Amino acid sequence: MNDELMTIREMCEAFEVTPRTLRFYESKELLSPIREGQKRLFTRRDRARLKLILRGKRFGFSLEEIRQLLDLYHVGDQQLTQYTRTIELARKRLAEMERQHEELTSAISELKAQLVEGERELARMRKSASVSSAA
Amino acid sequence: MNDELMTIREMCEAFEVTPRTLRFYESKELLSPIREGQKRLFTRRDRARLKLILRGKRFGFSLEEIRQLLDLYHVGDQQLTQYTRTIELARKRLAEMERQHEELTSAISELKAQLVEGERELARMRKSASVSSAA
DNA sequence: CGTTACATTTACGTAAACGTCAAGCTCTGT
DNA sequence: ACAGAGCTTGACGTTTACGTAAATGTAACG
Repeated sequence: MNDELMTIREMCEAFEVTPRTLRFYESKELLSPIREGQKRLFTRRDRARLKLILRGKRFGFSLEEIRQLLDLYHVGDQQLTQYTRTIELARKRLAEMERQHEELTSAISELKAQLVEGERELARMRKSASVSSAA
Repeated sequence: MNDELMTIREMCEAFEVTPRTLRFYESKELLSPIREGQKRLFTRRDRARLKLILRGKRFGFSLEEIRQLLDLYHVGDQQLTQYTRTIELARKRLAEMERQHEELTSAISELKAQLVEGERELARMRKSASVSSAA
C-alpha cells in the first residue's frame, strides 16, 4: 500500500515473481527486507535491487554473479581495495557479455541462413507435391 | 580410421566432446551408433546428427527440442506439414534470440555506464584518501 | 470463538546436462 | 600369462533456481 514499504504479496504482483523466489533471494543475501514481527516489508532499496536482479537474470548471470555485481550499485562506505575488486569483477563480466554478444550475433546469422535454405527446400517440396497431384 | 565408421574416441576428438556426452546422447536417442561386440561405431549419419545437435545447442535449443527437430527432419523428407512446423519452431527461436540480443546490447551499455561511474567514484576515493594521508 | 486467508520456516524434490566413480570386459604388447 | 589401455554399463553426484509440501503462526472477519 505504502510507497515506501511493500508486503511480499505486493512485491510478487509488481515484479511477477513468487513468494518463494523473494524468500530465496533473501536467503542468498540479494534482498534484505525489514521485519515487522515475522513478516517481511520490502523497501525502495529492495525494489531497486530486485529490478537489477531480474535484469541480470534475463541475460544469463547467475545469482551469485548478480550478488557480487550489486555491490557496485550501493557504494557508500566501501573500502578502496574492495571496491577496486568489485570493478574488476564487473569488467570481467562485461568482457564475457561482449563475447556472448558476438556469439549470439553469429548464431543468429547462422540460423537465419538455415531458415532461408529451409524455406527454399519447403518451396521445392510444395512444387513437387503440386506436380504429383496434377499428374 | 575408416571414413565410414568411427570409434567413440575418434568422435570425441573430431567434435571435442567427451565419451560421456556421446553415450548420454545415445541414451536420449539422439544418436544410434551400431555395435561391434560391445563397442560403438558411429556412422556418417551419426556424425551428421551430432553436427546438428551441437549447432542446435549453440542456438540455445534444449536437447529435447533438438531430438524433436531431428525426428521431424527424419520423417520430414516426406511430410510437408511437419517440415513446416520445424521451420516455424526455428523462427520462434530466432525471434527469441533476437530479443536476447537486444537485451544484451542494452545491458552491455548499461554496465559500461555503471563502470564509468564506478571509476569516477574510485578516483574520488583515491583523491580523498591521498588528501587525508597528506593531512 | 472459529474459520478463512495469508504468512513463516524447514526440508525434501526437480530438471538439464553431463561429471565421476565403480567394476567388469576385451584386446594389445611383452 | 599378466599388466595396462580403453571400452562398457550402471548409478550416484553436481549445480542452479527455485517448486512443493508440512507444520505452524497470526490477523481479521463475522
